Amino acid sequence: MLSERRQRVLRALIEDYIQYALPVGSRTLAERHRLGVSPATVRNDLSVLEDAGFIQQPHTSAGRVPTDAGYRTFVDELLSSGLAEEERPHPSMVEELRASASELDALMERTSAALARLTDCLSIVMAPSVFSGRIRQLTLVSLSNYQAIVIVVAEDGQVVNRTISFTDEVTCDELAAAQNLLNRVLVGQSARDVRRNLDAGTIEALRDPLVQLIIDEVVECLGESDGNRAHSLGISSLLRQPEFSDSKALLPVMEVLEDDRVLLHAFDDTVDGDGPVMVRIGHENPTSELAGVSIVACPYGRGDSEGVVAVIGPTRMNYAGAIRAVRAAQCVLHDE
Amino acid sequence: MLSERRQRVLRALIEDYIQYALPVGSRTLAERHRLGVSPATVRNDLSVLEDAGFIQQPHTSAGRVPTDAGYRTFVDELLSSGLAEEERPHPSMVEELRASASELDALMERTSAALARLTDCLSIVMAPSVFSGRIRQLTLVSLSNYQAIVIVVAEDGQVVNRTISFTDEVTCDELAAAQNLLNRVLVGQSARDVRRNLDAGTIEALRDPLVQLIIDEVVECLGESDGNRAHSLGISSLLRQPEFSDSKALLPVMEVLEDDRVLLHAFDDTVDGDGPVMVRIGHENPTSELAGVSIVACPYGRGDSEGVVAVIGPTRMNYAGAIRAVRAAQCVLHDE
DNA sequence: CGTTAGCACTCTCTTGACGAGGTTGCTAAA
DNA sequence: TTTAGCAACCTCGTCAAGAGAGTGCTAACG
Repeated sequence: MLSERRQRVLRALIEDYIQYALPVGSRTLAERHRLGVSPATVRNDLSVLEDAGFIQQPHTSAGRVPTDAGYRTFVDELLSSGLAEEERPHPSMVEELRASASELDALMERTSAALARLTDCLSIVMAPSVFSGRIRQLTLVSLSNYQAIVIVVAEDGQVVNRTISFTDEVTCDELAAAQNLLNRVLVGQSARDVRRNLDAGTIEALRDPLVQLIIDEVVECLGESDGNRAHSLGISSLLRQPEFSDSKALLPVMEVLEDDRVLLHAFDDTVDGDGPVMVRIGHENPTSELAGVSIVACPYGRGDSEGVVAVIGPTRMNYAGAIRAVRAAQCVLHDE
Repeated sequence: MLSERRQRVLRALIEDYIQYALPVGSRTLAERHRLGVSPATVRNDLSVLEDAGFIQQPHTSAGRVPTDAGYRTFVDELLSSGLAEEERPHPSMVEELRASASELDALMERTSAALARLTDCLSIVMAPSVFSGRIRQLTLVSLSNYQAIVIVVAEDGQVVNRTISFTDEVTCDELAAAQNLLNRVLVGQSARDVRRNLDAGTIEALRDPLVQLIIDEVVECLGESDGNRAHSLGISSLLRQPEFSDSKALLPVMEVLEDDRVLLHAFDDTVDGDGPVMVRIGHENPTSELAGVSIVACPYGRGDSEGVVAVIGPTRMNYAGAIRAVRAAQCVLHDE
């Protein structure tokens, strides 16, 4: 266990490094943070902290830099100190978003922009899962005798749609009948429910092949749409960070982010965590491409249809600010 | 006017530079491109080409590099040589997209991915303007007595929606009545028509404040949605290009791209061009932030609701490949 | 007149040397 | 346990020298 002073030294070093992005030496530390001891003493402490794996030297005769483990203790301290409980959104953020439309997409977009600006990180806002939300209404719109659009409105107001092609001719009347039937059968259920019932064979309407086709499309479309509805902003914020001044450092991150499949599952365990805010630091990330960045994420929304709001930045990110900002975004999006 | 050989020299230099991204010297040029003359001769030609402004030296004793003007003649030659007329999409591209869903969004997404991969550039696919497309159907869905969603299906199958808040209570019956009325009045018109009629005061239904509110929202929402429906992929492709190995070079570009307002107008004059494919090279771009990149863009779709497909890359991009790829994307999206 | 060979010149890039600056680890003393 | 002092170490900047690449010029050639 670390002594009180050594914890202070570690915290001071991390705060300094977060601010200046330069290795921190013993003298700087003693002077800038009023530790009340001499640089020599700090040196001894730094040596201990290095042995313990919390910090490291880029090379002999450079100052120290935090390791992932160092950030971890720092963040754990932040989280347990009650920072995460402050429900108050960042004032300027609320200000900015209050002008926002009631539109979910617009709100997500604005929230994402605000997050990116406030944290100087990349932000991601994923819409609540439509798959687990209840269906409020279903509308069929004929495009031709062989094509129609099915529009699903979820309980929370999200709208998803999909074009369906028929192999046989389908009249408007048939379509209208199908719409009525489908609304009777599906409204109030989530796509997850529907699929379960489908598997169990408890939906009698299925005798009609047209209805069956549409239900299949609805379920598939609601499942797919989860990944599509993400807003992301702040690549330019990342580019401004010194750790990404060489774009080789950013390449693996962008490759992951541009691959929807990965993004979709990057936050799968967000909800599983015990605390509401999840922080993954460097190598704690599941994929090696993200080993150089940290992710601060938390779910939002109520019930079983939860969205995710997250920021991604260098491991040297301002964790306190990021956690506060993400919590604030959570509030903003929740109250929507 | 340049002699035949000097044009060949210029073309060879540009092709070489596009391939290797290194300044090209006279010896390399003479050897690699079988010009049939000695390096000394090539040197004379290079000197002339430099005086004419087509190429430049990064410094004395380096090879030459094309200027924007050099690329321009190169591209003009490409365009006039009939390359742009080849309507055949890139075979592998068609292959990739054939597996695609009939969904417009999905198709745009896949097309964008294919473009980015084929050209090693950033690709942007913007949806056809819903604002100028005709309205096929309008649906109102009540969320509560004070909120409803209006869903507009356009003639071409695009779906846009928006949440409306009422100051006074609105019953489901009132909503249904409004929906019927609105469908009678609006179907077959474009949002542009509607706004024109609105200004002219020729819509009698407007006596009803509820209907008026909804129409306003519909027009505004269709206008706004133009900018929102863009798919963009390939930042990682750009990061791999040597000109962006220093991320300072990419920063201004990303700032422009993350600012929707700019993106929205970047292609305003696409349609005005005489040829179907527009190529803007370096400083030809309207904003100085884009002075370091080239844009190859062309419209797609028919009638007055046109989308835009474009790729953005370093001025040293493979123009021939990019033009072919963009044309192919145009076909794919048009035939949808 | 266009083309070619030869040659001096210029510039960048790499390498190695060197000193300045900053940080550490160790030792010994308080 | 803390502190001061000191030698050692490493990076970074500058500087100089040499290699390499490419040019421009001049003179010769067909």
